[in-house]
Amino acid sequence: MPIDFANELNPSQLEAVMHQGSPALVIAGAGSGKTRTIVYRLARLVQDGVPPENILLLTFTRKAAQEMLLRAGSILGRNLSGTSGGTFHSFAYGVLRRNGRTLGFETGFTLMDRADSENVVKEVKDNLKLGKGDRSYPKKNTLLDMITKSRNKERSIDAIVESEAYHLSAYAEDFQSIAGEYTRFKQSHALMDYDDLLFRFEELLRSDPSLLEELRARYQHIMVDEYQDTNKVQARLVRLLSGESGDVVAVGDDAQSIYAFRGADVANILDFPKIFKDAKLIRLERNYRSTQAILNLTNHILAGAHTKFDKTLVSDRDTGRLPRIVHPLSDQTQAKQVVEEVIKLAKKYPLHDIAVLFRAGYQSYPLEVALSRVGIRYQKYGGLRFHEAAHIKDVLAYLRLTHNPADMVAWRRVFAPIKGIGPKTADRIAKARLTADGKYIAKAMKRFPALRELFDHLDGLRNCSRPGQALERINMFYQPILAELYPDDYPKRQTGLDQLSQIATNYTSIDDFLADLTLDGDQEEEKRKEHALVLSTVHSSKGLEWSAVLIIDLVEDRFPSKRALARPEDMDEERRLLYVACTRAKDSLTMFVPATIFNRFNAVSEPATPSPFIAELPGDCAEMWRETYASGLRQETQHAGTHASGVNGNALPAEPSDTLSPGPATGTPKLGICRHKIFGQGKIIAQIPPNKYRVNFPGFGLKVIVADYLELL
DNA sequence: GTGTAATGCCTTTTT
DNA sequence: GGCATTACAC
Repeated sequence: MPIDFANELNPSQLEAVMHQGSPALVIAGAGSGKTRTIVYRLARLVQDGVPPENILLLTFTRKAAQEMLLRAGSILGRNLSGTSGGTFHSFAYGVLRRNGRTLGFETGFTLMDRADSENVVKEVKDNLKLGKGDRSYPKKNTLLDMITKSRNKERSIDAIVESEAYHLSAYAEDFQSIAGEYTRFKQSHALMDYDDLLFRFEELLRSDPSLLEELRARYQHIMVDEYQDTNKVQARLVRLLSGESGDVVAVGDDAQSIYAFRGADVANILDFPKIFKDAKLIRLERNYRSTQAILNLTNHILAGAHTKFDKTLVSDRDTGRLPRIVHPLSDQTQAKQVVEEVIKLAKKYPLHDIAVLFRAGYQSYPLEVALSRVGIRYQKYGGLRFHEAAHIKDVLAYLRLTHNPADMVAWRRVFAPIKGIGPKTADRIAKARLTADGKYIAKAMKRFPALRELFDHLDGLRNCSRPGQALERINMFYQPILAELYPDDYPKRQTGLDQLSQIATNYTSIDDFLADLTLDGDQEEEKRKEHALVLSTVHSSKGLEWSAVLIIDLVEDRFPSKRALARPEDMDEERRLLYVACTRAKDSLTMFVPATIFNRFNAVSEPATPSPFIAELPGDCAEMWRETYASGLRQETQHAGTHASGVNGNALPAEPSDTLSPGPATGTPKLGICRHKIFGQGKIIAQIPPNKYRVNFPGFGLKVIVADYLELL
């Protein structure tokens, strides 16, 4: 039975769904039925006779792709499994694996996750003898950050250091050489990191025209979701695959761009019509998700942006209840109040339809304790992942070695539990293994009997072709090691390993299994728990929606995160992040602004300033509640922020030239460098009316300083 | 070279 | 609560 598209969709959605044969850009506001549009277009293509295998659907997470294909399939009443769908990274991985030889990986390659990459960077740094004895030398995390930022943004390391970490400029040269060595290490050990997947994929397409032709012939219809969060390579990849006038539909929302930190470039959306010939522009502006009361607030948040968005969402729904801004006395009592609020909400909505959102993973810890205490089940998105746990990585190391004997990262791991073998000896043995230096190996096995067992074990594994079977054997071998390594909680870790074995049985290829774990984090997450409250970072909440949303820790330094504010533009990204958070809510939105924050650095509760995004909101768009010392909540009768007077929803200073120009503000030239008597030279991040500046001082961090004390340079 | 204990430092977001 | 470094004993 044919689908009645005109009846199921609004005119703009219909236009997007019916579009075919040339490039199109769909600007889809939050909650405007973006997913629905993609799903229906998939269904429409297939209904019109397009074979599913000619469609490529690129999304931000693999879960999103799977869900869309599933929905399209159920509308059509047929299976769309032939469709290629996934993230840029997973798609690239698949092609690279089939064509690795072209790039010089004769026997394939191993994909590294973040932790692996960091370890390699650290090793490279040590080998170069950099930073010896320097306590304040940048950590491996920072080192890798600089390297991947430089790659993703396609700017030199020097440029990155200068614009967003200039307090590290003394190390810029080191970064350069570490980056060079890192690249060589990866190549010589058949390793790839996330960035390599994209860049080497591009390299492959450019160096192998016949492969490119083949892919183009196959993927005649391409759809890209979350286009605002693509970076430069990704945009080039789309263009390579589709051609300038191919059938490519990009969907995105410039107001929801929240991945600039990893090189996402809003310019991709803005330039789409320039790059793709005769691109059609379609706008989806009607919001089907949130109540008007919620949208009023989110529109205010967006209005304060320095980069202007010509976007005012209008709801298709009732006015609804006003959002609430709650001021607990501390972040400890905040947890208690969130729990109480959740209990109230749970009478109206199922638990999995309620979410608590926060800027960074660690911010939910106090809440997690409080939830456990009262016995509310929860599931957490973002933050630490299943496969990042040490014991999981240990077990996977054995598996990796069966396919890539050059994988030094894995060798280190499997040697570590053997007493007497430290990093040096480990390296030596691994090298001897590679160069077939039998003498050294024999000597080593004599000295460390456990080594023979290990090698026998690894040899045994190479006969297993199925990952499930291999993991069974590994678990047996690893069992005693686990108990010794983690005496406190090894039973709990054991269940994690059992889960891993379970997941592994779904795979027939070890390579695929390993890659999927690093590319997609949690398979475990698939079985999304029914009846469990959702805790999520805002980033991980992208694309999702809940009836009730609670946002915590809306105070200066946490949201906006002080770590994120290296450049003036970053403030706007934090703002968009809050916009994304608020627009997740369908019916109920509650925001928490604790008066004090516990600082684990000195174990003291410190006073906190409300987030500027909250302080600037006009009083009529939210109810204000305050925790009293009697530990109850009291609603404030007067209008919201007294400090918001005169701000009118726009905290940023009137900068005449910028307010007029649409599109991204060009570098905000008026916010420059300044000097302070005590803190020295610093970079001005924002102006705070009437007479203050927010300044980033290297070594001292962000400060809000009265203009009189600053010397502008 | 390795293992252990003590110290000082910082804790964003994700493929 | 983790990470990197240092000091010290084997």
